[in-house]
Amino acid sequence: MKRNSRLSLALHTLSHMAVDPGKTRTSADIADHAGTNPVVVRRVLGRLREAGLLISEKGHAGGWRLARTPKDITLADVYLALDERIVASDLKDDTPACSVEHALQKRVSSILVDVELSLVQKLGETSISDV
Amino acid sequence: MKRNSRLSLALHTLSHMAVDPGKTRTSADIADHAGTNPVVVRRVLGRLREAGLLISEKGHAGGWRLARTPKDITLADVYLALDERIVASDLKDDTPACSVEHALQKRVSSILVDVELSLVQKLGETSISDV
DNA sequence: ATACACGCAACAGTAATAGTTGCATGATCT
DNA sequence: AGATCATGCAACTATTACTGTTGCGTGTAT
Repeated sequence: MKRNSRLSLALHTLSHMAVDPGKTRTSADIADHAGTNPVVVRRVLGRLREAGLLISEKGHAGGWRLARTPKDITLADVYLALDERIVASDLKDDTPACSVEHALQKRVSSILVDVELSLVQKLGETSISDV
Repeated sequence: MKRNSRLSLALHTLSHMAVDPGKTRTSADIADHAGTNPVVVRRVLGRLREAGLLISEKGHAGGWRLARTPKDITLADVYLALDERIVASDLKDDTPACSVEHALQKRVSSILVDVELSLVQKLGETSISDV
């Protein structure tokens, strides 16, 4: 699997769940289908559970299923749940020793924040049922 | 130094050059000032040179200086020169085995491309002389 | 009681980047 | 010409983040 592919894995899983909601899937099944490891699946889906998008159940007939109807889960929900800021500011918490530098960094940061917001807004316009 | 801080280093250096263009600086000086290594500086600034933003000269009075007036170097120029796609699509070249997944991935990719374009456009509105 | 599935912690493998060293090349100054 | 200074480049190490893996504990249904 590629690097930082949590979003891929999440979308992959959710898109299938959206087709047949209510069905419960095990980490092992999902991992097989996604070509990865059950533990990795739990790590990623665990974040989605914390965000209230998924429900996981232990025990015999346990596994994963959607916590809401597919129509009410947007791409923004997924993106934010994974806490990946694709538009990541490396320079956010710099201590800008020089004032000249400070000004530019602040300008860039502000642009990045804007772009991030617009990204989330656009992602919010699509739900995982839009297939 | 932090990870993937090429943009930081580039902005740092350029912002100082913008204040006093024409002045030639050595990698060693720049590295001292930025708290890093001369070779790292050459690696990063080398990209800016390839993009036509900087000029480097060997020899006794050699070093680095701007290739154009600061007003004509935008943040977008720097960003593109470094070939960093902050809005990086991990899933761009996926082979989506499943059609359901394919649809979602395409949707996300298209949004990311849009956002990337808008980022570059916004960066293009500020030059390194805007301090 | 047993089987099954998640939760969690610890560790190994991998990839990208920063940092470092050494040497070659080219330009300037004496 | 020779010494000096600065970049160019290649190879190596160190660090960091992430994925992949193993083992064990916990909870639930049969």
